[in-house]
Amino acid sequence: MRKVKEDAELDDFGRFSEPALLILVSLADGPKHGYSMTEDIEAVAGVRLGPGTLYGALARLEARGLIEPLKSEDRRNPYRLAALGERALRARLESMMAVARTGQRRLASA
Amino acid sequence: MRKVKEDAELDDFGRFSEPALLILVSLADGPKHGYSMTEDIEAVAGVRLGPGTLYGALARLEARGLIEPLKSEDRRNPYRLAALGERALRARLESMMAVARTGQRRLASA
DNA sequence: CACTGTATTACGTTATACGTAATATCGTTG
DNA sequence: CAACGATATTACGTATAACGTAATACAGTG
Repeated sequence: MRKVKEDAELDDFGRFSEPALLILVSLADGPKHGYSMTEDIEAVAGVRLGPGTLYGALARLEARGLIEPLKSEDRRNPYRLAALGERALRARLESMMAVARTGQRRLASA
Repeated sequence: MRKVKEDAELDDFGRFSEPALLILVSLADGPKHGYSMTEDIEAVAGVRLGPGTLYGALARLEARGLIEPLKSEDRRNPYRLAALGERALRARLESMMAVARTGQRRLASA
């Protein structure tokens, strides 16, 4: 993962990416194949996942039943969000929001 | 990292933890030493970081200048959020919120 | 027909997350 | 005062996810 444009100083905060989460968010919009997720994620999060990161994460998500492959046409491998993935995403987003809000509140009152 | 209670199904979503982020959020509340961060993080995020995870992440955050050690009293090693860490946290929380909101919007309209 | 964009596979490396165990001190309380 | 639980950290090993990079292939276009 690479920041698309950036502020090198903030950049080396280590791996936050969480490619898996970004993929699920991308698929929440509807079924997509790998490359189009890359573009969607870049638009949404300002981050471009490299092929190694993207396809690795896709394989793991599929193995865990969070996403499902659709019949591939051409050379594309489309996926959709599985029911389990939707539930997992929902839960994860909620706890993320809670943590983020706490963080922002704390920063504000400091 | 271990979820404190719960729903094993959603649990094996892989590593989302991002211990580093949780530590910064914890320190945004004021200086703390390792063990008290563990407790604060458990309260805030429902996640208990094991010692390996916690102290490993602390060492990396210090090496990157995101947190600063304070004079240790007793056997405790307190840290505070460095200026750089505060900026990094602010930026990160903002982009997290943006992604989370997008995800929730997409899930809602699906 | 070279070039750019689309799309994926393959492969190697490394950081980091995480488990577990060991160590040490302090404060209770039986 | 010994035993115990809570506090607090260090040390060590392992697994894997993230990531870079390169290779491959095909489609369309100038």
